[in-house]
Amino acid sequence: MPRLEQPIPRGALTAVAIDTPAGTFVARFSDHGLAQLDFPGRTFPASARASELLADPSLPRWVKLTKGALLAILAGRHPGEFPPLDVSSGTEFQQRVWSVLREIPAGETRSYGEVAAAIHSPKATRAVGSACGANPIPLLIPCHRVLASGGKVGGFSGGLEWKQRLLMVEGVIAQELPMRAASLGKG
DNA sequence: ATCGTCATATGAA
DNA sequence: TTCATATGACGAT
Repeated sequence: MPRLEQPIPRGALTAVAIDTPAGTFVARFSDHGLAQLDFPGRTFPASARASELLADPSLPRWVKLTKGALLAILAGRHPGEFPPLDVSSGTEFQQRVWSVLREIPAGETRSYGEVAAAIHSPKATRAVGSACGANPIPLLIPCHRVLASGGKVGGFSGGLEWKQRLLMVEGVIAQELPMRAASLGKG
């Protein structure tokens, strides 16, 4: 299949700050939907302004949906309606991986190997890890539900604390940084 | 249990 | 082509 070497050029994104009990996230929207979500504590853009919000009538709704989904996921509740997700920045392979991630329900996990098998590239486990790391919309695209084999937590671009926190909220792991075993059923 | 090493897919430079 | 990865399997300790 054709290899997509360069991301598809897109117009400028509109950044919007979203406050949650876990901190202020920054969501960036394209014409097609939510394109990027940044964890709190990153460089805060000066572009989250009301005038931009008013520029596109679909934005306020997307922001509301994004915030609602975010708050629900952080609280371990079932998220309601998602905004449209614009994953056009990813290569075809990455988008296949991300679409698999979106089908993992809260409270469940997959291994990198299982995700690789799901996209019919059973040997691409390592590439799946890279694709997870390239996920532009964490939380809504639940890359945190992909663990290494044997219940090991594995890595996380946004910081392992976040991965752990999310897995705890979803009842997958119990407490502190096991860093390796998710100590579930077999104690 | 922990570590080192090798195998392998994908993507960026 | 070379290098870097959020892996996985295996063997040595």
